[in-house]
Amino acid sequence: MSQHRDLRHLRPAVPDRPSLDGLETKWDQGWSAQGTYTFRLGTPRAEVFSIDTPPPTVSGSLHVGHVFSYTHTDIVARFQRMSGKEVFYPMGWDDNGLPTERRVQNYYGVRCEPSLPHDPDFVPPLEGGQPSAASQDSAASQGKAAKPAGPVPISRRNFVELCQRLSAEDEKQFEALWRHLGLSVDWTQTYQTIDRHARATSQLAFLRNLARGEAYQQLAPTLWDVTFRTAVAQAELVDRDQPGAYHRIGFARVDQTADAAKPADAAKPDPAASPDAAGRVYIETTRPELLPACVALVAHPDDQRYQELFGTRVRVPLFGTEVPVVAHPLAEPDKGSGIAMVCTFGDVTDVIWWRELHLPTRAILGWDGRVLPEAPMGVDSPAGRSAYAQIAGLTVFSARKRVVELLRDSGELVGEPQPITHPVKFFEKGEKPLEIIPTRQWYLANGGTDQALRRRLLARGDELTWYPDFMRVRYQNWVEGLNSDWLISRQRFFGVPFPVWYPVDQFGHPVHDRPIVPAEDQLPVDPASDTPSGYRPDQRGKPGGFIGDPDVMDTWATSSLTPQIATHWRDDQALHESTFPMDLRPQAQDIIRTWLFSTVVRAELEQRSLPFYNAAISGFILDPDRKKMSKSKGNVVTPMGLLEQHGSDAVRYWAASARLGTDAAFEPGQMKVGRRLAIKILNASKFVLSFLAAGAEGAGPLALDPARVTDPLDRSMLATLATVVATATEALEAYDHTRALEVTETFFWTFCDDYIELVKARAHGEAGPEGAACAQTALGLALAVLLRLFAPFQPFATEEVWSWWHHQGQSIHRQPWPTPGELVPDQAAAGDAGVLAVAGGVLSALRKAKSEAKVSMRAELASATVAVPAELTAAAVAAKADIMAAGRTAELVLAASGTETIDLLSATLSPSQ
RNA sequence: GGGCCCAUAGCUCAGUUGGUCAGAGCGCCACGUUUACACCGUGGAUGUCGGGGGUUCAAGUCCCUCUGGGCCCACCA
Repeated sequence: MSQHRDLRHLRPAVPDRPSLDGLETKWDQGWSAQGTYTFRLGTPRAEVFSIDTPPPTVSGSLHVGHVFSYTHTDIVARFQRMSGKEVFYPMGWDDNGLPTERRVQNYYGVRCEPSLPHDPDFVPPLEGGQPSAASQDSAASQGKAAKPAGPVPISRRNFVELCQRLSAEDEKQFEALWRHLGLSVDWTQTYQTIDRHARATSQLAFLRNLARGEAYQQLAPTLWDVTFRTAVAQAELVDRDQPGAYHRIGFARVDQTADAAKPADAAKPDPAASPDAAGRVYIETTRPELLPACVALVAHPDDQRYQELFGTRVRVPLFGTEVPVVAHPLAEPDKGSGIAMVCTFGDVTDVIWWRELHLPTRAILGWDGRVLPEAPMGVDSPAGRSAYAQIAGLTVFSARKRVVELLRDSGELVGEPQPITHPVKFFEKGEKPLEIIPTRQWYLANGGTDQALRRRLLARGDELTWYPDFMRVRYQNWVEGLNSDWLISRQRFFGVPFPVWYPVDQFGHPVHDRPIVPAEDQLPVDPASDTPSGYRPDQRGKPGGFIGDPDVMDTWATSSLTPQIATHWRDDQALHESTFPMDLRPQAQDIIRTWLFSTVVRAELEQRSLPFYNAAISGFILDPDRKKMSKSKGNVVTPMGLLEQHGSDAVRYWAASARLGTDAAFEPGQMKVGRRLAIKILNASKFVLSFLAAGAEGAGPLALDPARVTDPLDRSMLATLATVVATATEALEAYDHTRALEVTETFFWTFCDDYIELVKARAHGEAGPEGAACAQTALGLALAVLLRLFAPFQPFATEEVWSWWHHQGQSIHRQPWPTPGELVPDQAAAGDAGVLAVAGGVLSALRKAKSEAKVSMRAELASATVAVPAELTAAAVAAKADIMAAGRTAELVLAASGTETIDLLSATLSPSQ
């Protein structure tokens, strides 16, 4: 060590032409090497700030919206770190679930066929979606996959291997982007939602839920996506407007008594009335193909038209089923004919009627969305069975067409179908309307059925601090609107399996109500390949043996545990206790109902606490048409391309200019401004450091003494900056990064345009050594503070400058956050904050004189008279020498005026001009 | 049907509890070879603060209403 006492030769020189180029790579490597952002294990909870980073879905590509919102979080992280907190800032990758499966199918040209055996030498037919895919852009390659021979069926294990292989590739690219953007993530704290630790955590939480009765199985009507052949949860529903048609169909009354029937039968059908004189009822339906699944007709109990019919039976056209006419308040008298057909199941209302009116089940759709081969109970007549045979095996679409033809032939269709557009429920990732199919599924209590739990969850929503606060309402609305528990099982492949087996009875059937669970220390398990204790592998599927639960968990069932996963609730008690509940959950507004809510549910059930104290909700990015920028549309700009084009600090500046919860326009103009700011920081710093190199050799940025600053203008500048520090700090503490940036930036431009110009001559020594030392110290103090104020926003430019200055190699991002006291140690002797403003105003007046005379700013003025508000003249006089030097004015008269503005009264150019 | 957010200069946006609040930046115009910076600097112009009511001594700022955007929720046969 001692042989390097003179470190000057190691000191990075201030470059002649500072540049932003290459700073991202340089400092990413520097920070990695120094472990600048590595979390120090063992820090007490009170000194930690922990962040529940959203794990991005690696199967998609990152877009500008991600860059936007992750920057917001990084600003918080950097501010907290500099404020003395040890920041726990992990990064997860959401590689679990359907999006990855779908991407793998397209990328490699395969599909999962669970019945196939594993092929250890399998080579996928495609790579990147096409054998010759030129584009690296995953979004572009999606959607036009594997035309040639169709996807190749492969085993579940092969499929999962491909999922993991592709995810790993994506994760590398994502990490590269985040590093380039300058996220101060601790890259030693990463996880994947499909990795061993996340699976074990998911399974452990589930087993605890099961033991406490919060998780349960139920055979029930389930919202079902026929394309993906899986159940979906309420939170994953979206309504989409679809074309459809009302079909008016007549139901004849079943003869009950001979005397009542006779005259009625004589009456002619009258489709205009319902019921008509013969007691025929006309319903309108958009789903005629569900006629064989009809179990009742329902009308409002107060509907006078149907009073006579309640309790009677009618016959379903074509299929001959006899169904009752029943009353229920959900039926709407003014909708259609006021009477509806109840099917098992056409929509969610059918489920309510079915449940509350104790109607029978007549399911006709299978998991693939096709009409089941066997007619349901009740379709017993030869004619009915014959009609059914004509639609068995058809898709819903084809069956509808066929039924309409049959109805038309039989004369039971009244008029022609009336086309309409109506909202239909879809799985948010699906392409076909959802069906409702009775299946056995796992549910988790979420307050949908348990009112006491719902109240607790609402209380947690109140307890949580929201930025901005109005986002709380979205949570409340969602929780208040829940009408069922959370369906967490999915009939998919790439996910966390349920850690459950079932005994197989003597007839070969699984006994679902006696699940076999593993011990907690065995997790994670895969019941499809692992054998429960007490059984032998060869007993799988055999009578008297066991069988694994075939399903995997909903991806939200894992990502709802990100706080528990990231803080290692399961396997590192010390880390968990020093980071949980976490301080911050940053996320997008559209997943409050899913991710945020489900995370609150899991922590409430497991820890009886909030999972995090603060939620910061970022808005969307809007494209120039004011529409949400989505992958399908706005993705012509890739995030990495943006960062390379403008520079990361510039893009961060744009992101930082938008407040939390507010949608922001994609605006390259703002990025150019941000780039200009970063360059300005480099250049202004170069100027300031040119004095300190000579005058304060060896002194670091924090070694300057404000007590040495005596000049009124200098003191005024420092006092003004002190208020900026106070304001920026307060704003950042309140998650208002926009305001912090704004006040800092505004001051910085004044600092550059006015202060630096005013003191330039003096700093060069033109007013003597004392004045020079004073100005130089003030410049240095201001720069040391400004750099730190900018550091969370512009981590690269500020770090670069810091390295020129502070040659011990300490990162600016571990420096203490600036305080007003560094600039104004003694409040009583604080400078007059007005001097800088007035001096700047007078200087502007002199510049205006030159601008109007169309001469260079360097031109000399022989004399000038400037009117200054009387109460400010003293302040102006205090800076008069600096003003004259900066304005190159030989004779300056400061005239006290009664006005409130600073005005140029007269100016005379020097004769030599 | 219910709820939330938004509407301020050509563009993107600030305007905290009603009283220098009519602002900033970009863009635009003019000028300037200025040793921190031409990825620059200096100066300048720009608005019935969506419409209409109301409260008040005073309203972008509070209340009502209308219009136009965006988003979320809902049991739309």
